[in-house]
Amino acid sequence: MNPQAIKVACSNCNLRELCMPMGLTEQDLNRLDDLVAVRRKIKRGATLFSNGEKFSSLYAIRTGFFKTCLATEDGRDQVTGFQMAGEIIGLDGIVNDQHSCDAVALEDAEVCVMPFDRIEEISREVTALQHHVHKIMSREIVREHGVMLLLGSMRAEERLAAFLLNLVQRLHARGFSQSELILRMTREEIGSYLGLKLETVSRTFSKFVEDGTVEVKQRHVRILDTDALQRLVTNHNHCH
Amino acid sequence: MNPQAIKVACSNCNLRELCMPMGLTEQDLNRLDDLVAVRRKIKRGATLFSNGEKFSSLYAIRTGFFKTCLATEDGRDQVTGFQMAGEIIGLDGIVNDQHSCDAVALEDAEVCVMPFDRIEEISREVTALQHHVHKIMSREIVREHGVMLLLGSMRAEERLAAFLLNLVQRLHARGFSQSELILRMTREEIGSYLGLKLETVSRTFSKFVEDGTVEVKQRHVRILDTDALQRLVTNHNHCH
DNA sequence: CCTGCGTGTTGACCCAAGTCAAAGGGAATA
DNA sequence: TATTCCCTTTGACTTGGGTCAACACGCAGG
Repeated sequence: MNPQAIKVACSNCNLRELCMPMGLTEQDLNRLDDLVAVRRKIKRGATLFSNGEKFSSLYAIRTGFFKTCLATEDGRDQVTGFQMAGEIIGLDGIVNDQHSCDAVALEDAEVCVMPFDRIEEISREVTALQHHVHKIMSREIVREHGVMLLLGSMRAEERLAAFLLNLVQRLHARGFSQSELILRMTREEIGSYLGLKLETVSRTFSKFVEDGTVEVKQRHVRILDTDALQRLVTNHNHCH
Repeated sequence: MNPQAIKVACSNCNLRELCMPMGLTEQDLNRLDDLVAVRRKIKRGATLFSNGEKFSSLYAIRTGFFKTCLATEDGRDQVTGFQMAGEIIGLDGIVNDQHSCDAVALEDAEVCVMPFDRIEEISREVTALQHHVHKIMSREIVREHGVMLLLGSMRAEERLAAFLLNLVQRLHARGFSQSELILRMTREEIGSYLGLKLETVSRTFSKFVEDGTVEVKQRHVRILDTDALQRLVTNHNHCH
């Protein structure tokens, strides 16, 4: 089936409250339905866009899970984020009209393709959308501030605790469990995101298990003591 | 003198090409002059805005030098960036209608106050401004990706080299020397930004001096071998 | 069923950077 | 000119996490 043929409507999408501004008039809602040109399916392991590619659209994730990463010439890469349903990716491409990182699907995924010129056009008319776009970009900036804090000043345990709490919190906001989650990424990808080596990630998981803070079976994680994790993250004054 | 009384005009500001979109019509330019409500002077050490404060405006730096930092409850803080003339700060405040970090002047400074609702209003009419705002936010996102790479995967020497190169490059774009600069921040602030302790920053500077890569006299730094620094940053494959 | 490969775990060892402590240097104030 | 405060440098020691290496697990394909 030709993807162009899929008729798409934000107005009755169950993720609308995550992607879109709230409290719109009927008329504005209809206007917004023009935002999404088409949907696109991405197989696990495939890239949605990659570094250097021409930028034309933002993508709203409908289903699936992505990582974005920065590849350096010397073969290593830094994972800059993990994105799930209802989140927007591609914002990095706006400045230079080309993407500056790779977005890779960590499981089969589907995204709504929103041509950026159309976003700009409609935001000129629908104030709520304009403000929403600004908020989404600002949110990304603030999120990255948090990652900088993590990378700049936390120790391995604190980083992993913050990571797990952030993941469950976002999953919970999507109706999943507050305490159970399935990691879609490898230890190496977690490590890259947290500025740690995969062995350290593995060891830290083991430590949490010993402490009775979490249960880990492969990529299945169950959080037994959320407060303990929270304490690790907030009380990071090394108790001296 | 009441700051409200200063009449401000972007149209003949020498920093216009840094803050503002290019290639505007006469008419659009006039429209843009309504952007800046007022200018504000900030003494060295004073804060332009701080965490939790209500967000209302973005600020374009006219003169001076700022740091933005995230303070944690336990008394430490992570410097998230250093900003100089022509750069825009305050973007973090848009999401939650309140600032999420502190902006502190590292030398006496003056900023143009741009009420955000006015920015949104004018961008609805002046497409170039709309796009410009998007670019500025996207640029900040990309910059932070770079910092994440630095914090997540570089060693002390590489971090400091990247930091110095970034600073001179930005200063050079403002007409200053490519090889000489005066640091406006302490070793501790550099360390906080780079995820290092001040002693490590100091030692790394000393190492660069030994290697003949830079000259350091207090906060005055002269880069003797830009390529050596560049090689540190790009060839960070630990040669194994 | 076996085999192989990607992924994950664990151990032993090492090193870059953190910690603690002391002393030196500049700039501002009295 | 002396005093003070802050910033910076340097040394000695410690340590968290990286590195290297071996092995275990589980799924996919033959």
